[in-house]
Amino acid sequence: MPELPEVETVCRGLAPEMEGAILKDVIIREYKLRFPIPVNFRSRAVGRQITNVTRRAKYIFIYLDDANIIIFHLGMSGRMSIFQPGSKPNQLGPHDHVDLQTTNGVIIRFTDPRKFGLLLMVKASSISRHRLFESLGPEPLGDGFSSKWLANWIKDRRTPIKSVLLDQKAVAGLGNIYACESLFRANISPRRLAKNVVGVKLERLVVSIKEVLMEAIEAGGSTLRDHIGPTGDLGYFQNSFRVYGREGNPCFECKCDWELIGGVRRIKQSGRSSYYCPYKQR
DNA sequence: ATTGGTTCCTGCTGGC
DNA sequence: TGCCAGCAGGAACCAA
Repeated sequence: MPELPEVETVCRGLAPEMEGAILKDVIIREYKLRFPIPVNFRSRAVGRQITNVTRRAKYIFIYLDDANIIIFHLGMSGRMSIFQPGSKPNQLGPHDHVDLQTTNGVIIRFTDPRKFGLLLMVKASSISRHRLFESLGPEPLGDGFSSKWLANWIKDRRTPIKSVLLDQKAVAGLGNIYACESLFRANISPRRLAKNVVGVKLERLVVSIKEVLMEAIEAGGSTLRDHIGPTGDLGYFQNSFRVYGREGNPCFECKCDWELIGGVRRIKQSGRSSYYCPYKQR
């Protein structure tokens, strides 16, 4: 599930439950996630007050009152669930790896079948030097991500533009779905070499990325497979996909000749599926 | 220095 | 109906 809009939705769900709360306990049932969780994680977290919950790229940052940050990444299959005091948590599943319990009686549960997710604790002051964050690109919804920035980044790059959009150093938080959807809106083929995306096309791409992400956040993210948000709400942006997962279906926008074009096409680029309309996107 | 391929793990799906 | 290969929203790592 989780690209930027989904992680943003998760953060917005977690913030009202967590901000100001004190961690009463941390239960870790699986220490082997993408990186091993240090054995002293629990003792460092318990008793700390949470000051705020924010997002950076696809990471969830939970700030503590001792200037440390608990960081979650949901990987491909990670989920957060909130259990209110008095409500019975679901029967423990095999992939319910971590519980954060607050003194208010709220339980925040991290579940991740594929274990591609991660849980870290990092000093706030050393974030900018941490290897996971030091070369992270600008937030796509911030002023730092502009046509000027992207133009400079892709200048001379001979890789397909689609690959650039998935590169977290170029722009932080896009994933496969929103990269495909952004290129569709901007009428750019995912196969076009990055250095050849210039001028109006480049401007339109930057705008499209910002628009598609904002609309997706507005919709509460996308719900694929069985994913639900932390509050149990379903995102519904998947209903707005124009190309993602629509191989062989007609393009919604262009009047291309069905016999010749055959609708939305799927290709493999560096191991990932790209969906596009070969008539509209050049 | 870029760039593309592989890998971690489990679950679901589509084709036979 | 059942089995299993292939594929999945991420990203670090490695080799060329």
